[in-house]
Formats: sequence, C-alpha cells, structure tokens
Amino acid sequence: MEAKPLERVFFNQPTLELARALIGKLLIKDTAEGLSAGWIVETEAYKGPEDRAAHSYGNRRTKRTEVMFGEAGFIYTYVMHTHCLVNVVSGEKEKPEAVLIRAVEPYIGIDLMFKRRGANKKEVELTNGPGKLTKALGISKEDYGLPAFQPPLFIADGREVDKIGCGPRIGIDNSGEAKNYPWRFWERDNPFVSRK
DNA sequence: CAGCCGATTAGCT
DNA sequence: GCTAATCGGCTGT
Repeated sequence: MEAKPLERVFFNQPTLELARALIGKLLIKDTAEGLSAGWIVETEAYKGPEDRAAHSYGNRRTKRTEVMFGEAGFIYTYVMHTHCLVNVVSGEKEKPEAVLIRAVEPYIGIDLMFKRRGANKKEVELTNGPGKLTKALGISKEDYGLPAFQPPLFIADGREVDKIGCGPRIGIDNSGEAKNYPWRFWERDNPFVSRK
C-alpha cells in the first residue's frame, strides 16, 4: 500500500469546500486485524454555532464536542445506539465545525470488511451508510481525537471525481430550518451512496 | 417500503 | 434518573 496521508494543510479550508473536496479521497484504517480502506463517496458539512443540526450548535462545548473546537484535521467519533459515526474536524481553532463521512466504496481489505459486517451481506451493504462504514473499517469511539493526517486512521489522496451532487442532509428532521441546507455532497451515480 | 425496536452514551434536571 | 441521538436490521404488508 503506497497511499500516503494528505498534508495537514489540506484540512485548512472552509467546511463546505472541505466536504466537497473529500469526495473521491481514500479513508484508511490500520488495525491489528489488517488494513482496510474505501473511497469516500458521500459527506455532510456541520457548521457549528449557527447550524441547529450540529452537536456544537450555539457553541455548545462539552466533553463530546471538545475536539471540534480544536484545529482542523482531527477525528470526531460519535456513538449512538449500537453504532458509531465518524467526522473530520474542520474550521479554525475555536470554530466548532466538522464533516461527517456518510459512505465509502470498499477498496482495500474487502475480505476483512465482510468478516466484520457479516459474510452473507451484499458488497453494497458493507459501507453504504455512516454506521456501516465505521464497522466495516473498524473505526470506533477509541479513535476520537486522532489526527486524520497520519496512521493508523487517515485520509489519502484518491481519484478525480467531477460528478458531484449536492442536496439536503439526512437524518436531522428535528433541526428546524437547518434541515434544508444543501450541505450534503456525494459522487453521482455511485452505488455506495446511502440514498439517491 | 413503512414501521418498529434494539441497547449505548452524553448531557441535562 | 431520564431522554434524545448525524442509525441499522428485521419484519410484515
């Protein structure tokens, strides 16, 4: 595997641009079980204080959101019910913004993904959702606060994607006006995107 | 495909 | 203690 992490400065761009720029990049996780990676095909931007859908809405600063107040390029994991979701922190220090990784396309360690997700699954079911991809790649709350520009969990340069769709985010129905903001990005016609 | 429910964690009262 | 939460799997029409 010759993929090298992106430069840290890559993360120093406005959240919406970063969310778009992450489409087509590689998300890589190295674990004791082996290496696995997938192309990022779907993201969502969460823009802190003024975004009711964000955990950091109104500058809510808690143990959980603390990492978002730090510098860009770090991992924010969040556990809900039986699942774990992964975000990349963006925005400057003291600006609690982040980009949620909603779906990836399996690339490396696909056998390992089947092992983690269940061998009877279809390939498209491995990573076509935020809770699914974390399980497939072995990402957990243990990864909270890790840098995303060095192993064991990092983002590497990927492929060119010019067909990028944009629309409202998913799963935030009780967020007032914020639910309509077109802050979700995806690779058009990619079967691993969680919803059409 | 709508609908139910699982079972974890942080945050608030 | 209580409740909501960036969800997923299974079941039954």
